Amino acid sequence: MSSTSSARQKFQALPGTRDLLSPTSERMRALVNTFADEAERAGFGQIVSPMFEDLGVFTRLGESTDVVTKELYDFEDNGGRRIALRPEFTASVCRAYAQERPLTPWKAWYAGPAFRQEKAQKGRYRQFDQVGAEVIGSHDPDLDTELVALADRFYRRLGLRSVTLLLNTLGDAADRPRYLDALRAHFNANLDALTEQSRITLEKNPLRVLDSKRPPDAELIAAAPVITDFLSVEAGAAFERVQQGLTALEVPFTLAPRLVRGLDYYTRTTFEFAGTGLEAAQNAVGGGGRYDGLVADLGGPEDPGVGFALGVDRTLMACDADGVFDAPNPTVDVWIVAVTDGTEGLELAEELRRAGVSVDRAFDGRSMKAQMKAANRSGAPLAVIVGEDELAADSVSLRPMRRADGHSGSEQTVIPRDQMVTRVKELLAR
RNA sequence: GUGGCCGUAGCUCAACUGGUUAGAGCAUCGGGUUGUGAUCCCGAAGGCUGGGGGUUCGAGUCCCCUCGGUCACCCCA
Repeated sequence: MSSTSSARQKFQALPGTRDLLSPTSERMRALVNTFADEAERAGFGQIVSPMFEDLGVFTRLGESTDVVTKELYDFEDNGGRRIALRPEFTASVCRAYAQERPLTPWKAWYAGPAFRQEKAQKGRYRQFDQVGAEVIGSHDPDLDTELVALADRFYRRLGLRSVTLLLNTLGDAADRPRYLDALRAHFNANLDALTEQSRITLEKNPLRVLDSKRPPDAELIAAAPVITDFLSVEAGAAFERVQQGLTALEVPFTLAPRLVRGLDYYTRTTFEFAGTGLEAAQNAVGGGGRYDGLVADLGGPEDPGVGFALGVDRTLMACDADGVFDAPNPTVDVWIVAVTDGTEGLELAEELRRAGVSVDRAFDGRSMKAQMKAANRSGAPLAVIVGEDELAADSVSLRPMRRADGHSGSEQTVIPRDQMVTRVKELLAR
């Protein structure tokens, strides 16, 4: 498509990005507001961090994670800095912690877009939104429990039912090598039963082989050794504590001893929320866990962290599957019908808005009939009408609008114009 | 990134095996006399059939390229 052609180029949103228009955008905002409310009720404060960081902040996330090795949006800025758009929030939160050194335990929540260069499909966008919460500076496993409980409360408040919590632990850094050895031994002993993909993965990160959904691998994975047999006393006790806590709080969970997560930084508790009403490809609606070494990897102190992130779009998809958390339909309280050719519509609308009433109206000098239609369609419960008669008498007509089921409201009345605001407010209060 | 499927008015879809001015519903706009919505009636507008090229007397229908979407793999939120 040449820019010199006579027809102007028609642009569209890039693959994996989209526009969210009114009811959908408000639905998303409502979801974020709900999350913010739950998080702040639990003592979390919001962090707003940059959408791009030094590339190094993200490459610390792991050499065998696709998120950093092939999906990062990275570029060089004018000063030659290597920059990347955030593919997730945890690394930025840790970097911020190392930089700002807030009091511990530091509890932060966030909401916003993240970026990943993948081939897009439904529930999988290049720019996608997450909400999440992190706690840095404490080893207490009760924080793991609290975090999971926060997500659980959030889901409940949305009305979501078809989400299951999968729980696992990845042990401590010291436990990992022994488990990895056992995994390697197990898979290497049955190498020809593995798919080629998995053999490659095995070289890079044996843990990740557990993630394979390829049918031929299933049998071998099911027979693979389990991390819980390799836990240190401390890690084992912590995991035990988390399970007891969740049970006490009546947060249902399913132990998933072969659950591994996409990022390499996880230690100890890891969990994932699976939307049972969703296609397998996008059923991971959220996940998180401990990352006790990440802050130090980013040049900070040896402080531990826990957190989770939830995919906003996938959560909404799960809501749809449950027929829950509908999009709000925002309406205005008053619709102004002005058929004078003057500025009454403009002025009345402003007067009401300054008085705190939500108002809209028609433009382009449309007929009264057309304006009444628009008023009706808007869903506004009240129409303020001004025509030649009202104008001459310095008055306005107030017409209660009724929905489909007939006239159940009061009659239309004519009132002095200077009483409009008070009378409108009275009518709306009923 | 690899592969399969799909792409017709704003939206949801039609158009027999390629054949005359590509249709409908909903939505939009106007009208049904003199200033009043929802129902009803009438009418209008709206598409170079995603874009480009090719085959053919003739293409929305076939072929190629391209751009989107979608599904699977991969991966993940």
